[in-house]
Amino acid sequence: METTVADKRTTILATTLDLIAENGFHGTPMSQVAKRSGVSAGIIYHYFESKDDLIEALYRDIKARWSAAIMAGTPEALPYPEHLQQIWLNAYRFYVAHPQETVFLEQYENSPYPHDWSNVAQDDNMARLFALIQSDIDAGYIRALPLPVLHELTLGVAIGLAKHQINGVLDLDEAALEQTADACRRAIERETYD
Amino acid sequence: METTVADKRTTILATTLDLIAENGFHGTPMSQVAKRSGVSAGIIYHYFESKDDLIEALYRDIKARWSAAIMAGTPEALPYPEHLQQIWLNAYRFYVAHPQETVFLEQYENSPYPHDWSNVAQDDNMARLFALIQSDIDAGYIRALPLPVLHELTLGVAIGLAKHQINGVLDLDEAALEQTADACRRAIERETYD
DNA sequence: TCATATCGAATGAACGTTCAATCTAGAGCA
DNA sequence: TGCTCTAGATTGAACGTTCATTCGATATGA
Repeated sequence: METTVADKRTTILATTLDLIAENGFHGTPMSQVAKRSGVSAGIIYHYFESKDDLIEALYRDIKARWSAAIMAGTPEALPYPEHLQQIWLNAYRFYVAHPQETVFLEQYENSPYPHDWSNVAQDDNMARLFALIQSDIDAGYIRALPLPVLHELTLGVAIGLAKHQINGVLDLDEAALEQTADACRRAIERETYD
Repeated sequence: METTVADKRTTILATTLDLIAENGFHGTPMSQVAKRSGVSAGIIYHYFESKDDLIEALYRDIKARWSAAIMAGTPEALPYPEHLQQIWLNAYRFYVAHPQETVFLEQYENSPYPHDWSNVAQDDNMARLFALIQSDIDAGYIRALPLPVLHELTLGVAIGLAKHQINGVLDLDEAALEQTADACRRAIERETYD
């Protein structure tokens, strides 16, 4: 990488993502991150306190890009069923278009690393998402289920499917995709006769 | 552990599960497995070829107990909506009742370990599950979606919820549970007007 | 007596991290 | 412009530790 000074940190982060997505946290020695980034091992410690710090920084970085992606296109401007569909498809497409990020996120969130959920709560895009969901609950469109339940029935499904797609055991075309997004809507929607 | 000869292998597996659920694969040195099992480090290599082999054996063991648990109670004997509900609740309860196994499974399946899906296909209980689902599709009860999609919309949701419950950020009572199981059914069910 | 089980110290490789030395670019100045 | 000075950037060899695995010695039981 012939990148110049300012983005050396960025280069290191990108390389780390590459390597971890392929070999996992512990299959990714700092020495390899250095070599593949075209820098010395020592300099990494100029930008990051430790390997854990590097990984955590990468997690925050990806999570921020993810939340921006799922709330892209101002879904708030769309009416009820469509804005949820929009967000769901945004999420699914982010995962499929960013397999390395997806693999990394899943590995991180299922590892015994300490998670700091306070960051998530402070993310602006997450706040927009929560507000939108709350308004759909208040309007009686979707069921008043706990947030984690709503999440698993919708975005949780999206990442699960994306993982299958990344592993090559599944290939949804546009129609099947929208049908599945629809299935998620149906799972959380209030029935009119109820 | 004062267990006698025959189940020394079993003791090692159980200890490994304990430690990995708490500290992860790489926070669990063989020396610690040995000490906590009350055996020498060397003997582990009498029962397992390597650390990877030990972990894979543990995975297969847990997966077999899992598939037996979800197909417990002969769900085939129940009519359509109930047998799915039965299986879903079986899965959810297995996860919640076995947090260590759940954490291990998720860690393993999201790690870069090579997965051998051929084992899953040869599992009798899995075969029963697949047959049951196929018959529900043929009967027109549920949509003819690809298996991974059906999985994510149902059992995938169950494990996601169980993880939240294990982390203490969610506590579903019996009513909420059945409501959620119902939401999963609704997601994959064919609509009558269709 | 022999095969199997068990021990635990020893081995050697891999890894995260440190640090003294070197380089670089820009500011200050004449 | 040309020179010096300095702070930050960068290097990579070295350090100390941890860990998976080995193996010769010993115990056990049939």
